[in-house]
Amino acid sequence: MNIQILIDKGLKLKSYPKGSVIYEPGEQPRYVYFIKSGEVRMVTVSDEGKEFIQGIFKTGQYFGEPALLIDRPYLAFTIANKDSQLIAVSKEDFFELVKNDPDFSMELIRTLSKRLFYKSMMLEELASEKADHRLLTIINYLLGDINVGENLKVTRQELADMTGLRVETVIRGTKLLAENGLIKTVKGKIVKL
Amino acid sequence: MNIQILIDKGLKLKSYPKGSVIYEPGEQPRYVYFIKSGEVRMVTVSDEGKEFIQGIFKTGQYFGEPALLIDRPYLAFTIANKDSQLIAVSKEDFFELVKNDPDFSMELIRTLSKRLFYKSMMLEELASEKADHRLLTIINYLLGDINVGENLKVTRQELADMTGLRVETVIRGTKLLAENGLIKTVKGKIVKL
DNA sequence: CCTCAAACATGACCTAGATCATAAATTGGT
DNA sequence: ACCAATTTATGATCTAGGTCATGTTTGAGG
Repeated sequence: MNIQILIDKGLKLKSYPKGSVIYEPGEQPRYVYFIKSGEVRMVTVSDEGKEFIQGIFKTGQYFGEPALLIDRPYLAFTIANKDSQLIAVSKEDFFELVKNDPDFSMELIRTLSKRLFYKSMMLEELASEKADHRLLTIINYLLGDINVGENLKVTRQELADMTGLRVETVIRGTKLLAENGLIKTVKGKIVKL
Repeated sequence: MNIQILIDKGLKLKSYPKGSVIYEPGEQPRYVYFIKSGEVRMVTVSDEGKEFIQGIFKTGQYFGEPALLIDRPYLAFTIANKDSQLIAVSKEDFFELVKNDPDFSMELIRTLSKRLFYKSMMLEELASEKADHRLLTIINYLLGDINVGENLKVTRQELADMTGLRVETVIRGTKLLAENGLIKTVKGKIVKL
């Protein structure tokens, strides 16, 4: 899916400064958002205020379709992690896109499958495995996206918010994993090797 | 999607007796399975042998696509909950179906979105909420599928395997929820009201 | 209307991870 | 290079829910 095509079609490009909220739980979905630049995080917040990161979306990706496709209010907040430019594609336009562009619809199916796969994996982890196992699993998952020698640009707090653990537990956990040689860490940063 | 069409196309109908395994984690996906009759459960098993129910699929539904679509080995076991008849649709046939039948591909997109929605909800629960909240959430979710006055045909063990809790905790939890009037239970069975 | 396996129930621990409190190390902006 | 704000670190409790052990109830099949 080429974002330029959407812009050419005359769709509005909206700017969201870092920290601004794109949508909130309970809102009725009306758009699918394509990211021209920047990064957003999708988080649910529990009754007691604890955040859980459902996903992080970057330039070139889109988000917000599942709720729109099944016509249910959003479950999560979506918040700009950095200054971001988004293209809001209306429900009608999006449905048309899916109907008339088999390549896009195939791509969408793959994207949804991939997210489903990730969520299944995380569910199994949260439901059954203990802290360290959980930690090692997301760390390895995240390491998959980067090159050898690079380090994970992710804080302990973010790891906590992705695993349902608390910062202190993540800190103690990563330390332990490093001691056991299961991960390598330089100045606190986790590096791929 | 009409199952009869698949049968007419000459696809083989396979029988799986209750308890038999359709596929296992690690296997390379080659088919999508359409359920002609019966019921299957998809479960992941932790290192310590704890089961987690990823999903339950019934007559008319299909399963196994995500792994196949993104070409990754299965994460879960799929096991017949009852004697079942399944139609195994090969990767090639399935891709063709998606490509050439826009209605089916739209339907698939909706199905994937719905599952994603459920998993997002459960992830938030497992990551952040405590036992009773978790319990109430799946119970209400399951109650959505049945009529007033009917009762949930689900054991405490199954509820445990869906929430990542232990039977004892589920038993104590449902009792508490019933005492507080949040659910109604008759002879142990949870009934919709 | 018995029987026996499966499902529910309940009490007594025990531990992983949450909480709380406090401080050291990094990082980024000027 | 300096300072404030994040982020990481560590120790001392506390507790929800797991674990173990031992009943009691339910309901399906003969």
